[in-house]
Amino acid sequence: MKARATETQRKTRIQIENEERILDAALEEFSAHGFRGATIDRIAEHAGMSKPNLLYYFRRKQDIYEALIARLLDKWLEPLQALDAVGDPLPELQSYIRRKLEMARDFPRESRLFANEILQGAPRIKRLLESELKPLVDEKAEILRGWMKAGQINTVDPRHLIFSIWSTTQHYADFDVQVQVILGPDRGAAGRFEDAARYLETLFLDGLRPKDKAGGTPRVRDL
Amino acid sequence: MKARATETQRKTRIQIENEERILDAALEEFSAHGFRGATIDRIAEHAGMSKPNLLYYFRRKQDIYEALIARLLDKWLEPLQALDAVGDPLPELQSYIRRKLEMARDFPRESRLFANEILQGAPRIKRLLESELKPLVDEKAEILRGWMKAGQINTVDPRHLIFSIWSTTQHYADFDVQVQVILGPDRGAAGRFEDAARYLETLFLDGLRPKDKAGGTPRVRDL
DNA sequence: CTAGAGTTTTATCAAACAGTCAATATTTCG
DNA sequence: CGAAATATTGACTGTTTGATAAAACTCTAG
Repeated sequence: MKARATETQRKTRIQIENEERILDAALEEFSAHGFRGATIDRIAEHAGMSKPNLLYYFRRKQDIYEALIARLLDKWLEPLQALDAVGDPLPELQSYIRRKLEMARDFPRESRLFANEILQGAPRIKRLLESELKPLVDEKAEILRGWMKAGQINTVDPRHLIFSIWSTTQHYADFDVQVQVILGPDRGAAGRFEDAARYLETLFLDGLRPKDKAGGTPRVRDL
Repeated sequence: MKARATETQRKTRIQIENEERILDAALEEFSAHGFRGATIDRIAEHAGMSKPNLLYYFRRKQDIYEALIARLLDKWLEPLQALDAVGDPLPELQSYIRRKLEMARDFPRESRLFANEILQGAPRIKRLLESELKPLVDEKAEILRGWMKAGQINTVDPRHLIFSIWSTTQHYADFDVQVQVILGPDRGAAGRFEDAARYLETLFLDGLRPKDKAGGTPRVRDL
């Protein structure tokens, strides 16, 4: 019988192995070229199997992509899920930033996969963003608002705060080539991420205005 | 005679018009799908001309892409170019952030074009990054270091500071779909950018740690 | 007006591409 | 074992894609 996901069918050892290999190869290709830029041929080659054999497990290109997204989204949102109302605000936020940065370091392909998709208008996962991402962000934004009202962190738009954490951390995965060009070869990947962690801690905690200087520069008017 | 860029040939009115239309259409397609995902057919259709006619002006797909990049890079780096050692540090930085945010608002396609290219490993512009972007960043990082030594801004790695300005501002162009899903339809694009500007000002100037609270939370250990 | 430069179109090509099919090989399990 | 279920392959189809050639058309300078 053909491998069908509709019926509650037990998966073969070979099925499990091959789907794993396919999804890993697909992650490689989709994250590097986007949905349209990636080809089934290259995914099959990278997975070490013939194209028809790959299509035996996933009937269409889009099926591979959707399986990938479904498998990775939860993992990707885990750090935000873990943001806890009970903990102390600043350590809790720092912990979130640190986790996101670790994700960028350890799973750059996943980061680029999502970046590619969003960048290209999220045509295939927009619904997922509305049904999964939006409620989660709303929930966590509420926690942040609580902390702001209690005066435990500065009062800002919590959703923009989340955006800035996403963008600054994922930048090190998504724009890695550019980061490397600018930072040069000295200090390996590990060093770069340590430096990034140190910098982001300062930025998010204290910003750039020096603490000591009293007669500081005057505030500039709004946009 | 054929349109050739090698000789210093005066351009026809038609040439100027058509190249303009092609580059605009190409910006649309390349920024939305990346180099491999975009097709000459769609660019030609979007530019309102036949594919062979388009290929009369640009012989190969890559030529269109390179012409686009060349035309846009300077404009894209303009805000950083404008960062001036003479001005007061904090207003100068705020001005830079504001300009970058305005670019993200007014030229989102350009932002996405570069994002797509870097995301996919910058295979076509890596050299350009090394020869143009790197020296510029080095120069401006030196200015930032000067301000830090003078105690006019907090001491951080200036290159990571620049990364964070790039990522937070360009996020509003590159991840626009996601931003819209999370912020919802209320408040138009203009409102979103006002909010972003306000938030980023707070973040970069003061960070999240509240000023008044004395017995603040303890610092969390490094990564 | 007209010759030649410049522009556009029609027709075409080979390669790359997503996806199908029937035949063959392999694994699983009673 | 041996039959059914599962897995793999080669050959193939129709389409899309980047690119070319040559003929036909249009514009412009003299």
